[in-house]
Amino acid sequence: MAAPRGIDDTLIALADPTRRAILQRLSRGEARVTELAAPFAISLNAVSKHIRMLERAQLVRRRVQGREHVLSFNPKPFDAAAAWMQAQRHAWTARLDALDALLKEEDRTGKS
Amino acid sequence: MAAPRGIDDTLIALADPTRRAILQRLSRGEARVTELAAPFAISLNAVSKHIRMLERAQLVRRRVQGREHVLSFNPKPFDAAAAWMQAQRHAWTARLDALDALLKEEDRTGKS
DNA sequence: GTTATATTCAACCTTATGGTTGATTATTTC
DNA sequence: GAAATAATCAACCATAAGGTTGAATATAAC
Repeated sequence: MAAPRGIDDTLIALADPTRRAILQRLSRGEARVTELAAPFAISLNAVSKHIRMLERAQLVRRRVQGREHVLSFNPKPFDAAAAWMQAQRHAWTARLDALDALLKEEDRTGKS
Repeated sequence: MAAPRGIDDTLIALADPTRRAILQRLSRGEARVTELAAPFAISLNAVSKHIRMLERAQLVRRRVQGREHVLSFNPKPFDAAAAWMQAQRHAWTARLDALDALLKEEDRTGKS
């Protein structure tokens, strides 16, 4: 139930459409920085910074090959965040349902 | 598969331990601002700001009752974000597994 | 060896976060 | 009505995000 270590970085990394698109691309296989930047209207430098944030969250790994940097997707932190959210969703929904039932019961039995 | 509208705000709101703790508290039932602020070492004003961000993400609803503001948890955006992550997790993991299999197959058949 | 390519570094700008303190507003309570 | 309480507003500060342009670095290609 405790939030996974590093979930702040993971969620911040995912909270940006450019970075989500980069991950989407990387889920189809490795890519170099220039390839990743191609679809976007922003500068290469901006993409480079996004990649650095994804690396900080360990969602992306870098392999330097000569002058090229090859990026790949690491799903571990993503899975951990997804699992935490799923668990939380169940726990919180259960509590809200219980509260709901309690209120309805009090209403039925005429308690104030 | 498309990311739900407002997911940026949802994930940003969730990417802070104080705000996660506030939601945790609210999952146990409504509370006023002062009550929510009590467990934290930060100022009431800081908590007020966190609540505003949770409201912006529509994770929290406010009901003004005289001088008291009663906050409640709205699970909808949370559920939407959790569902998106779950779907993405499956899609991306499937792709990575397929890539893996492909690489192994190429290796087995001796292709370069 | 000179030129082109891939990428980062450095500096800068604007806006947002997360926090503070002090003042203001609105409501209770006495 | 005066005093206490609940909460926001306003101004400020430091740091980070997201973007830019221009310079530096390292490798590849000719």
